[in-house]
Amino acid sequence: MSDTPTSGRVRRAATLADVGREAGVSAMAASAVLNAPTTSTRISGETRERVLAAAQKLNYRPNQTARGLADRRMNTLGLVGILAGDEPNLYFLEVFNGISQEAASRGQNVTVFNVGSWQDAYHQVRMYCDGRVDGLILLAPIIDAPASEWLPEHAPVVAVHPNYQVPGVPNFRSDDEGGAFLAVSHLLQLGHRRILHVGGPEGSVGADLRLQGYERAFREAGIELPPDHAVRGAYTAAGGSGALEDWLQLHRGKRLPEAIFAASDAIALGCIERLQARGLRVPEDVSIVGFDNTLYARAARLSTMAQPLGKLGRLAVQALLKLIDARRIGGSYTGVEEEVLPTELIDRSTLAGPRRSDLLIA
Amino acid sequence: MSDTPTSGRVRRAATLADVGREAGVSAMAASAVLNAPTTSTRISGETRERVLAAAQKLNYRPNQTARGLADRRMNTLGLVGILAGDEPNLYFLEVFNGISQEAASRGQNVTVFNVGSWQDAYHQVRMYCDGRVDGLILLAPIIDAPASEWLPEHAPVVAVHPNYQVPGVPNFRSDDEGGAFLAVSHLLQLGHRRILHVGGPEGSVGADLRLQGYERAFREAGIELPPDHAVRGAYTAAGGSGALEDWLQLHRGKRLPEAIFAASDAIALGCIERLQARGLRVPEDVSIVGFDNTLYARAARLSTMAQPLGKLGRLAVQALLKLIDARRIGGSYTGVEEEVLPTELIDRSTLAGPRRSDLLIA
DNA sequence: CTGAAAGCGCTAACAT
DNA sequence: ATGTTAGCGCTTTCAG
Repeated sequence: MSDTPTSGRVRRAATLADVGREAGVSAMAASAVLNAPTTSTRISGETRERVLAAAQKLNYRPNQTARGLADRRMNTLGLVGILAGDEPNLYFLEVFNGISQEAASRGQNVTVFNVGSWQDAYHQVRMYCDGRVDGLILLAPIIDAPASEWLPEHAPVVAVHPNYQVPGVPNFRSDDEGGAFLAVSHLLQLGHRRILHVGGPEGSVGADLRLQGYERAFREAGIELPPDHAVRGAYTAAGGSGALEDWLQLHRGKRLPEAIFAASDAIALGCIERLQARGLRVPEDVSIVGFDNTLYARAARLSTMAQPLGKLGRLAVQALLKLIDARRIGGSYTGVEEEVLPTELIDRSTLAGPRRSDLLIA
Repeated sequence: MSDTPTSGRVRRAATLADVGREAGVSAMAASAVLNAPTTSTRISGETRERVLAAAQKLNYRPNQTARGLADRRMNTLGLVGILAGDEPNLYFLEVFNGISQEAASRGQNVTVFNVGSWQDAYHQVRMYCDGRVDGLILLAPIIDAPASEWLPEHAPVVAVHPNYQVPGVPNFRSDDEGGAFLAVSHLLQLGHRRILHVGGPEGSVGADLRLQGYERAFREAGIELPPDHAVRGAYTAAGGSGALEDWLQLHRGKRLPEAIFAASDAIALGCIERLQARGLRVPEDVSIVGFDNTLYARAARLSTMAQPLGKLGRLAVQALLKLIDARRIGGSYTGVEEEVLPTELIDRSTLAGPRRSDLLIA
């Protein structure tokens, strides 16, 4: 009571030893009562009372760091991803949401390692598995074969929407190709033919797959691909807006596409903004379908391919936890290599049939 | 090389002792070279080489948990908040984004403690400051006076948009009252008089302040408040939609409000969806202004009061770090008690003048 | 039922 | 310049 610092809220935390001393027992007796299930040796009711009282009085809180050191388990999962580049990333939010809820329900916490870019992530990732997390979830990583060398070998890793299937890293993704196929087939069915694909970045397999799905839809419908049918850019509104504008500039004077299949909701939003800036209406002049079904899509009343983002996160956590537990008992469990979830078209208000008359690009 | 487990990716991590053994020096010699800046004692070039080579060969990674135990610093910040209730929370995303970036730029990580509700958060929060984080950021906590009892006393805490000013917990928020005042003044200036406020939940000071700002705008304009001018609900689209519908049911047959001031973008979005479901147009029939300027607002082209969400996060990190550093050197620095940031009207496309003729509530 | 001892991996202080 | 010792707070044998 003698040293009450000015701030009033900063004091050394009580340790098990402190509690033991206060209760007149050993530190480990205290440990025993404060962790009933773990320790086999049982404590008498009387001692137990005293320890509990002491702990209460001293406001004892177990130190997870020490505990973690001792039993090599922090009950913390690491999430590596690009939280936000230029724009806050809704995709991240939704997967993270699933991850966080599943983790919480299993008594795990998640620490977020917000990498700047995947280019140099490996510098950072090797440092992350350093005992403070029990395993890693890679979120939409852009990695390649050499990754298996820099990924930590002493902690399990799983990936959501990885760019490359690293051996030994279970991965969870949705059916990009199939989703794109469905979306474009729907557009085709609506009567559209000049369908522009505003895609995701080069080097992203997800983006590649969506483009492939687009092309297969035409193929299977027996319809010829429109010339110069795809542009690619970042998975952002700015990326979509820029890519579309470039394409329009390039095709000035030609006929306006009747529909756009965007590789993400953010891209779709950028396209809508760009079209509206040019005085064009969606969907009267141009139909648009996005991908992801993030909050973006709901807010913009955007028709889009839904992928089960939260579920992907939950599955990743479940798989990672299995891996962690297996490792603890010395097993060599590797889990599934890959799981791909289906997508589904959510039709809101950016889909319509083609115009009677063609519009020219201004 | 004898024991290559099936999974191939799971092995015990090399320790400093291992590295030392490999290099033929003591563990702490190894420590010395692997942490150049910290240790004063310098190592000869020859030994240094050997240690480095050994570390490389063994793929050594420092164990942060052990390090943290030893010097009582984990370089990770804890973020406590409700990541998502029924709907993913864009407010959270944007503040988190700022927090994460600022933290990363200062070599800190952040672990997210996703509480279910603030009602029982205190059970969890007391466990969080357990050595694995150096301090806590409370995000939009609903707390009250007793909080100072359950908040950790041995780790600094700061809050963003707290519901209550806990002594010793610096807090960062935006000017809710002023922002609401500005928004409603603007509506008034546009000529609207029957302005409905669809507010945030009871028990949230932020929501209270926004209501107060609304009322002050009328007062200062010398205009009488419309009867039954406010409803309150959750800070979500569903909350806004429900609250508005209830109000409309209650006032069936009376004149439709000319404008709505929503306490958040999500609420505004819910209102828009509800109005459109009733065949009403925004802003031709009803003007709407939201609050927050999250991605929601951009996607929905919603006019809204912007608050500097990312900046609030960054400020919180800076303040928390100062507190942590001060505590380390035994200081009793408490920092600012409160900092409130200004808001700003972003006019997109949901604001117009009042209709010529009144509409009745169906 | 309870205490003593050792160790998790690292760092800091003190010897050499 | 390098090694030794001790200890961070907790857990887990192993004795008593």
